[in-house]
Amino acid sequence: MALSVGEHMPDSSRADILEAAAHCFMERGYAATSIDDVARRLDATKGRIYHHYSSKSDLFADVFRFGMEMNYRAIEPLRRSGEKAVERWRQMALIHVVQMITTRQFQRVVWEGVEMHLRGATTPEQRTAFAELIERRSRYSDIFRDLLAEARDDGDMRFENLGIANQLVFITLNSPIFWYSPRAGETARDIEEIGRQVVAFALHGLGVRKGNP
Amino acid sequence: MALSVGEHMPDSSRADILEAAAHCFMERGYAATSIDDVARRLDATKGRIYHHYSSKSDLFADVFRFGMEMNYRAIEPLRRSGEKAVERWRQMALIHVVQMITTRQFQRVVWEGVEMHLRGATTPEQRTAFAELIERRSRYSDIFRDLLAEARDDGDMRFENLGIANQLVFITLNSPIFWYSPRAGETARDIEEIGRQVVAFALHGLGVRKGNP
DNA sequence: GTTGACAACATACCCGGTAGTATGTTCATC
DNA sequence: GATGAACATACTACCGGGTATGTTGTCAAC
Repeated sequence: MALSVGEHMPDSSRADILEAAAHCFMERGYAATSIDDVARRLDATKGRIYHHYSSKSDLFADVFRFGMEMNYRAIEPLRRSGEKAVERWRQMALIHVVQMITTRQFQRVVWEGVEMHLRGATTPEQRTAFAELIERRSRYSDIFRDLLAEARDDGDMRFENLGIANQLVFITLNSPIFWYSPRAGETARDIEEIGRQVVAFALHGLGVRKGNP
Repeated sequence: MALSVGEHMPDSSRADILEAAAHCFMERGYAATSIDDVARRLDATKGRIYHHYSSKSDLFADVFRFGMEMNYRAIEPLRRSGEKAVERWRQMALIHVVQMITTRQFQRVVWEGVEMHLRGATTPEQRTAFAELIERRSRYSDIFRDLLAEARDDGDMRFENLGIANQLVFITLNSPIFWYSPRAGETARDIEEIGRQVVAFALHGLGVRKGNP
């Protein structure tokens, strides 16, 4: 239910399928999730799913795409703020972490999708279908990476190897998809507080002096 | 082949099976790996594997166990050095990261095993078999966690929530299992250098002042 | 207000792959 | 030369992806 996205949303039936699929893929992983599992969660049958998606990997890819687009839309407003690179990075990182927490089901699918691609555990047809998604994911990652390089040139960050630093930071920011679990009565401020600590850890790791405002 | 562990090693036939299984599980994940895949990598058939292991999950559990025991043995010599907590943590963290790189196949299985347990995606019988492994894994993690707490009490580290800090640090130290890929002609010193940068990132994230010696 | 057409599913079925088993086969060791 | 370990071979049972076909509601045209 409650996909907190009005615009850019496909019809509600597909949305329900996406949500259910994301949950199942999150809980059991791609390979261990059957189409019947997803259908069962919808109180429906395979017929409904195969009416909208041509294959299991097609469904997975759509969950992947949707999760990623949510991230793009979340950080979009911040990309052209006049701030310095380090500050833009901080703001975007915080938004990103909050996204990881609030849309956890989808983000784990994104993660597994990247993993599947890196491992090459896909059929040739799937690889071409995935290629554009992976490409788009890489460009998303580049946004953060470029800011890191810029911030270092500004003298606001100090680290050695850019590639390694970017990997470490990215996994740090994504890590809530693994260890976060929702608490009863948790507010948006609580989540933002967690995000603040994650970003603070990353910033210190990147050699940024001052704490968070 | 080349399991760089002499002692504590089961007979060589089982060792080859473990190694092959670790590779397959790393490349495709547990669910997507078939027993025939493992057998194929051994130039053998299922018969060989089922002669030594009673089930697929049993094999997986043994890879899990073996990978974890390697970690225990690696850090064991450092546990009772006279150093301060922050210094012991640094040394153990470095060893741990190097372990993640050099025994990557096994460590990814350990990771997936923990994941499977957290997701609850196991049958009741498997859960009890896994329980002791997970427990042992938790105690391994506690070693690092306790050192974090001690180092903070010493005034050598500064962070807010211990649980969050530990999660962030642990995923940072484990992250090479995801992004590291071996380069041709890479030496042990190269790997240690990578480890140094990972640990440096984590230490800074934990609010430790001085750089690495 | 009936019919026809189509979307949105459900039902029933097929079939390949895979975990696990049952049964050889070989070789060493006593 | 008998016995058992260490496999290979052959087979079964079942699950799950995909398909083919039926069913229901809606909406437009006449």
